[in-house]
Amino acid sequence: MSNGFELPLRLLMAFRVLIDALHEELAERGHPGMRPMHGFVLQAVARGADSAASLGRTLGVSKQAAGKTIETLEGLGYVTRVPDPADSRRKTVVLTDLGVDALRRSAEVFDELRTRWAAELGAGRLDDLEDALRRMTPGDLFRLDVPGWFG
Amino acid sequence: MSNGFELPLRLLMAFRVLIDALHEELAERGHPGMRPMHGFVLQAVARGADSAASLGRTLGVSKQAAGKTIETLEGLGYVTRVPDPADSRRKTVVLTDLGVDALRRSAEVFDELRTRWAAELGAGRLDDLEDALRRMTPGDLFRLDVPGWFG
DNA sequence: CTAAGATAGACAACATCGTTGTCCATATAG
DNA sequence: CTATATGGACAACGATGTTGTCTATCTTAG
Repeated sequence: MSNGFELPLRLLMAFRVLIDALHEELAERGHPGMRPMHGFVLQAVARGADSAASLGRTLGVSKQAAGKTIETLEGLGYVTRVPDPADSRRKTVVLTDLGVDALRRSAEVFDELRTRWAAELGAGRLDDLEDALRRMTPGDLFRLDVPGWFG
Repeated sequence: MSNGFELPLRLLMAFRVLIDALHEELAERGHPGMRPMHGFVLQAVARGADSAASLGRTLGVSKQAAGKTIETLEGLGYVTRVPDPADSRRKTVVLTDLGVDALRRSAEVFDELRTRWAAELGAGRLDDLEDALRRMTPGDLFRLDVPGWFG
């Protein structure tokens, strides 16, 4: 393997390792049906992307795709849609109690996983790793068109 | 944002940053049609996963899915399939000159990108980052069912 | 105030890529 | 030789993305 090829591969694998561990734990803590994407979407909604159109913009997908995702999450009971009194075109996406719980649990598990990594690597080396990644990635974007982007 | 949530997000973003830069460069060096997945598949083929079934096993997808991917890459001119004289069930997947060139260019660009990262972070810190990732990820597996896995 | 344009959301048609199930030809093991 | 395992192809299906179109509603320019 060429030297440069390993870096992206390891980044992807590390991401998968964390996300797989997350969902294994989430399944045992009351959220067996959650997919990797769902957590990201709930995060986006909680951070203000509370309509199909704005969610689409935040995630970098079409509003139709965002709408379908919301529908799925609604079916799973993680969000509901309520009419916006200030703009009757809009339906505001709101996290349900279950949705809030999913986010809380996810944060919980992510913190545990990070602690596990800190124990394995040493806290300083983990901080260095995060610093390095922070330096090499854009500030706040989080595009979520992963399926389409990759394939 | 909770502390632990940032790590997986940065890992994913870093991966995207590298892969997007790769394909921007590849497009300018004679491979405008390549998708992120293609490079991984060509790598797998070059490393010995030279049939639909074995490619499927290597990538962690069904042999049918692997077969479709091979068909796509064949259509793009990156691989051909030749009958295996030793086993008339098999069709060996072989990289074309174009496929070999794509791999060579990819390695080239990845090395350049890694050099860029080393310049930005310092060579030592980049080595540390790779060491840390190597420590936290499994040895050699590389599952490629990203679209289905994520969504 | 009204007319023009922008925006939100729904619906439909389609593409891509994964899945499972089935089938046939061919290898391999008992 | 026969039973089982394997490689590859074909078909049907599901999930998720896309674009295009449509209506309703908001916003802005004149």
